[in-house]
Amino acid sequence: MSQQHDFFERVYEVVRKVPYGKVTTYGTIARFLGAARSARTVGYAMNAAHALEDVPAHRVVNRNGMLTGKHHFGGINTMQQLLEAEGHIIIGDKIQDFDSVLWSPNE
DNA sequence: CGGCTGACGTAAC
DNA sequence: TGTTACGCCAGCC
Repeated sequence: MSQQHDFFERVYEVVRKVPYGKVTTYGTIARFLGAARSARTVGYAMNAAHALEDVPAHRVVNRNGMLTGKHHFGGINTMQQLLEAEGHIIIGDKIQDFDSVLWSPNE
């Protein structure tokens, strides 16, 4: 595999690996890519990722499990509905039992 | 080349 | 416990 991937593409690759029913955080992805302080940049990359159907951006939330980027899905409830469809419980724009559904790109 | 922005994170109050 | 301020890094104007 070519490692010529851009920072954005690297983020996409990780997000694409997120299994069904699981979620991850921007900081986790950033740290996995070696840019622990670039969590913001990861979120910025996701802004362009939502255009790609291959990237389940709805499975990426902030460190608190909050759906901070839900308004970027076109609909305010789009992200929440997608997560609920995967079996997640969303209350107050926050994923319940977030620690149990959290997935790490390590495996 | 310089400055602004942003789907975050951590620290401080 | 909730809110505010700052830092960090990559992309874009």
